[in-house]
Amino acid sequence: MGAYQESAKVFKALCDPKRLAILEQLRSGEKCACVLQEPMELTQSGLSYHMKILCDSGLVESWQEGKWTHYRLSEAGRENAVKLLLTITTPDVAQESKCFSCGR
Amino acid sequence: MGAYQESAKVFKALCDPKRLAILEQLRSGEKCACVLQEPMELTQSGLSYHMKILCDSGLVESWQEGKWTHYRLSEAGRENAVKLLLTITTPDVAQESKCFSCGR
DNA sequence: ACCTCAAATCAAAAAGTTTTGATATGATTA
DNA sequence: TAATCATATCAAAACTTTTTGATTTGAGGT
Repeated sequence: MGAYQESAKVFKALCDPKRLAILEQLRSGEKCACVLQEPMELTQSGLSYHMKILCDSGLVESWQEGKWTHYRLSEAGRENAVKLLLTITTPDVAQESKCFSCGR
Repeated sequence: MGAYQESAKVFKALCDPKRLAILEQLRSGEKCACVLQEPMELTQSGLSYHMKILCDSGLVESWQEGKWTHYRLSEAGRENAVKLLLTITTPDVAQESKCFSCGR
């Protein structure tokens, strides 16, 4: 089940309402942490926790500028996520097989 | 935060290793519950729990035939999920804005 | 009608995730 | 170098999800 853990990581990033709200903010452009935190019901350490998950998923990238951390949506991360989503949800005609219980 | 709950539902379906393993089985074609259960470390009620989540997400559809329930990947569900994923992870040029903390 | 089988539901326990507040780290400023 | 600011890390509490075993429902078969 190990390989699925890795795929699950990308989607785990997407299944928390607060992380979705953070992504929504990043859609309008790069933001630094303090700005992301402000409009949300989130403490500083709470934001940091969620940003780590988003960055680890590859969907968000960050860079440092002095003491600020800036975050933005990653194009590569998005493409990877879409590819993964299509892979795991599209029938694989090559290895089609009958249900051997009911024969369909 | 309510609207995000609904989006989160699709991705929640994808962030459990057992559900990913179930989807993997469905890629090779429609299956009935008893067949899905067999190769996995999953009790009957455990499978039922996960199938409900997958069906509720729209990624999987089911139909009854006598006492068997059959499951298969849903094309509409996949398309909806990809669309949603793209929406939430693609920058929205129309409402671009500067980070008012650092001016970028 | 009764029996059997497949799947769904339920409640409690177990496991996992998120939040919180406190403390640590690392960069800048005085 | 000490003071301050932004962010990260940590451990414990709060909350959520998953697993488990028992029971229920609903469709056939006898």
